[in-house]
Amino acid sequence: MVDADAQISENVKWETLERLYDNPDEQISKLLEDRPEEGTVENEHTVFRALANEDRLRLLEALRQAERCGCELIAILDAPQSTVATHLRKLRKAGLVKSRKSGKWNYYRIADTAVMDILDLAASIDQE
Amino acid sequence: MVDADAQISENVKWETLERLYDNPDEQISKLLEDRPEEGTVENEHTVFRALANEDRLRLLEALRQAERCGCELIAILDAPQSTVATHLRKLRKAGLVKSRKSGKWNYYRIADTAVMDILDLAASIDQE
DNA sequence: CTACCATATCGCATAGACACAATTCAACGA
DNA sequence: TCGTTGAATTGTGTCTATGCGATATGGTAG
Repeated sequence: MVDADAQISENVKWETLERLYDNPDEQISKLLEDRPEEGTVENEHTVFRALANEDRLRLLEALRQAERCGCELIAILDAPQSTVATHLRKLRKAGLVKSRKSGKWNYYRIADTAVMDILDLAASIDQE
Repeated sequence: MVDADAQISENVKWETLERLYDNPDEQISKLLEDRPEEGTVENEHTVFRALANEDRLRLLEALRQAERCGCELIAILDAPQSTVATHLRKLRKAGLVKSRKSGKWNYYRIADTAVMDILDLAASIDQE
């Protein structure tokens, strides 16, 4: 409980929670304990940052139909090569896309069906 | 085909695709046709932008356990009220969270089980 | 080995996201 | 009705992401 006290900064309006709960300290330390493991949020954060860009979403939509080489992806986005390459790197580092080199071409594909599931679920959410 | 030509800017290295395909025009217009519907990518984009922030991910992790009022969420993030409110607005506009007013308190909850599914899938992706 | 080509990386200018203080708004209680 | 309180909004300085030209890299063909 002393620990919980120490962790609570001036941001928290203590009186508010005191009014809300019978036993504020206990409740607060419970709130703080239930936090997800360190790695989880970080992992999700990387994935969602990679997904939070229209060009990259278009790349993934193109890749869900078939494996494609870099030059096709340039045509699909109609963007300069360096731009497309940067997007692909970000997707690869986030684990959303895998690549395979064959001769001087690089072929890209979606890394896992989980990626398509995420896209479908996101598309299904009603905004506002 | 004339249309396809018109849509292809100088970014695309035509010779590359010519070497890749027997019938480049047809292939390219096929690539451009297969694009997803307008709204889809935009919708996904809004959702992922809302998810691409550690604080907001922590809020969602907190809400998956229970509906919570604003002041509890301030305690969980340990951030100023205005910061938390801004995050919650973004989550609400993206359709990830719903809110309910009861007296002078506002209670927040996850809008749909799809949101939890998205979080789980994202956490399951192996990075790099 | 040389010329060429598909990609990857770097560097910088710009656009966008973020944190947070200050203010406004809305609902309750005295 | 007035003061108080939880929450929403606004304004601004700061930090991060993005686009893309320029350049580097690694493979291929001749």
